[in-house]
Amino acid sequence: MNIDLEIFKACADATRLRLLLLLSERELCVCELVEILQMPQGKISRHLAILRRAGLVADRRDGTWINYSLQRADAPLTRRLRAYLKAEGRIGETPTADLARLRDLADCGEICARQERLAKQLTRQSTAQLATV
Amino acid sequence: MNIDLEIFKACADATRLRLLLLLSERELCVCELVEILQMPQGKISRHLAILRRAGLVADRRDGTWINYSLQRADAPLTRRLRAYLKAEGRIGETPTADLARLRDLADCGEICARQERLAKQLTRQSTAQLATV
DNA sequence: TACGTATATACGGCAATACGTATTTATGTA
DNA sequence: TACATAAATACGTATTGCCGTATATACGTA
Repeated sequence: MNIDLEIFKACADATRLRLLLLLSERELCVCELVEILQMPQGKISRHLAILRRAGLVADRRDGTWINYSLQRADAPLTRRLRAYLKAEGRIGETPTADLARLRDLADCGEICARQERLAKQLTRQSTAQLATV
Repeated sequence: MNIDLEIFKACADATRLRLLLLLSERELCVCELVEILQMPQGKISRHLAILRRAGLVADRRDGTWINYSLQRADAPLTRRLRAYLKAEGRIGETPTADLARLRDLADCGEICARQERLAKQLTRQSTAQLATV
């Protein structure tokens, strides 16, 4: 199948467009996307796999977490898609609400898994530092 | 449904991408597209209807013929799509073959309905002119 | 009005896809 | 090792979408 066709197919779904927009903001792990979109984890993972196979997103493991981000330096159409996401992708009701949720998540350490993780890492680091002192 | 989602869905099909590419070259009537893509007329019309509902193409009636062309001055995503078609859309085996067929059609008056029609129009005009002389 | 040509659309079958649910896999920690 | 968390995947079902075929519609012409 044509590579561009696969990209268009990957974009032809409401959930996947929402995922792409969120990832155009910054790298996010699966559980954060689950939290923002309020959807079952399996569903999110399935859609992320489709985006990954189309070359639109990349995954990076960090312990038990897997972080997803927009794939860089790829097909011309992928670059055009990124430009669209940045420029007009956030226009509309759903994108606005999703981005608001993303910001709420960042502001609320108790709900945000990423914050918890960062906090843990920092605790570990300071513990280690204390031990070396 | 989101307008952008409808556009992506419209592009998520091999036949419709081929139609869009051909129409990015110039205005074409249904029977010319049928001739180039070698597909049943009903199938072509169905796909054109989907593209039209998504706001990607416009139709213009000219007698019994209906000419399709890329829709102008529309949603931002539509403009980006047009830029893509012009820039990278014609890369690849299928697009190249389709454009070649389009050119063959233009060169061969006996096969090309458009040529026949234009010929008829010219004949009528000259007949009318002769009558007025 | 009758007929021919060009195009659009309705209908049923079939394949692709999305979904909910449950399970499996991978990693970190006690 | 046992357990907990995060993520991926398998399975059956429901929905969507494409297709071939046939038919309907619109227009031009005799």
